Amino acid sequence: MTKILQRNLYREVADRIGDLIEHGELSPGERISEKQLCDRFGVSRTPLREALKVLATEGLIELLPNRGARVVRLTLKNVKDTYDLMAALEGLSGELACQYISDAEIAAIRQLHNTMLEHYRNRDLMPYFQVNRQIHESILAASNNDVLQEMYSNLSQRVKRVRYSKKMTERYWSQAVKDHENMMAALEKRDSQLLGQILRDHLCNKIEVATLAGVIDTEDDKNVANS
Amino acid sequence: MTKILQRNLYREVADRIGDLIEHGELSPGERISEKQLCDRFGVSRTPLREALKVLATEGLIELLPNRGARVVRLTLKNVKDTYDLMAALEGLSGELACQYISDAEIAAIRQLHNTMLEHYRNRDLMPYFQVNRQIHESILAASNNDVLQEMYSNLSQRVKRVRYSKKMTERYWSQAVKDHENMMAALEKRDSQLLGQILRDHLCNKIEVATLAGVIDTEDDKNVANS
DNA sequence: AAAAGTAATTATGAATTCAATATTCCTTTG
DNA sequence: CAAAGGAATATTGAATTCATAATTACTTTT
Repeated sequence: MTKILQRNLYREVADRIGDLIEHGELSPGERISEKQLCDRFGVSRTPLREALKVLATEGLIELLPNRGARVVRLTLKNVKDTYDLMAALEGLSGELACQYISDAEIAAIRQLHNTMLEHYRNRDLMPYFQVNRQIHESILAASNNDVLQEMYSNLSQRVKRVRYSKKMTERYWSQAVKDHENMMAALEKRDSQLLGQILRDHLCNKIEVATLAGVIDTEDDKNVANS
Repeated sequence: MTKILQRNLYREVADRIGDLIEHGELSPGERISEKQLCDRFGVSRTPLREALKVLATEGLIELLPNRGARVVRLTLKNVKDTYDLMAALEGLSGELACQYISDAEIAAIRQLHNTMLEHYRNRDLMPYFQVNRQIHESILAASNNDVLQEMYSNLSQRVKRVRYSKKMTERYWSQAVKDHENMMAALEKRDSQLLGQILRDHLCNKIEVATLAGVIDTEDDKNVANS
């Protein structure tokens, strides 16, 4: 089964607007001008408006009837809600992975785990994050649940733009590594319940929420008209 | 055929197509003709096509480039994946609800619970299901997590059309009621972990999957062109 | 008659046009 | 001078039109 790869204009446009949002070129709460984006992408309003509708469904922007679209403002609560959800999904992915994962796949994850430990020992933050992500993605993939993966990916997309502000204190970092040690052990024992539990409680998300408390704009509206 | 003349035409159209799918007026795998639906709803292709894009994003239909749209065929695996996910989300809703729910809300759910027991004793299946659903919805609402509720509602939408075939054996039914007794107890103690666990393991979903094993079309394609 | 090729038809993808609603800017009035 | 009112402008919502790809129907050939 090969995935159908869709090369529709509206999808292309939606992805590129998504990128703009992710990289902050479109600010939270900022009104999105159709014409401006049409000029920028060199497309007509039809596919652009389709893209906006899709992005609204995906939760990245919101549409105000007769008043255009704007980038969703991420409140602290919003991000917290999303992370809570992602943690639950990771928990499920762990439970399922234990049921379906092959020895080879476990070995591959063990490999990644060891690499990650190496980065931790060297305090190489970025490589650490990268391998860390790969581990979580591998477990997610091993869950063998397409709907789960789709949903996780959507949630991940929504909060991607705040991930830039990720900071890591030594204390949290060492705890996260300990979590990962336990994860590996549970996975290699294929202890479904345990891995699920660990992943649900895994600090990663909560750290970020804590860190973000000061980062995210809460109430202030500059270019936002209330509805 | 009632002509639609409301604001946010695409949303209206999307909802109505959703209804058609839910009630089986558009069959799984059936190709969706734009013109036909345009005539039916009395709208032009622009809002209709926007609606299709939204429905595709919501997972109810799939778009084949240059070849139109068709209703997603629910495979057994697909439904199972979705239910696994919904169970995880219900678990989370239980955990969160314990943290945020008020005494009054608990009392209201206790009320519903008692009503449900009454329906169970009388073997009134439909009223039972209805109150049952209200209980789960109340807990979900008490979770105080908007993103969670949005996602749950989306998943629920996707599998709504197979719920018609719900059957209940006496054995499963009594077990489901026992689950609910435990749920109530955990909720009244505000035992977050326990309620979460119970809801994740709650039989309801698994029953349906088991029941559905014979109901859902698995492989047979009549009007479906492979890609 | 079956298969292959080609023209005719239909359906989809995208741009444009028309209609409505909102916004801006200017004038008027208290 | 501030607030209110009202054209003028800009923006969005939806229908229509144009372009292109897919499907069907019809030949032609073997």
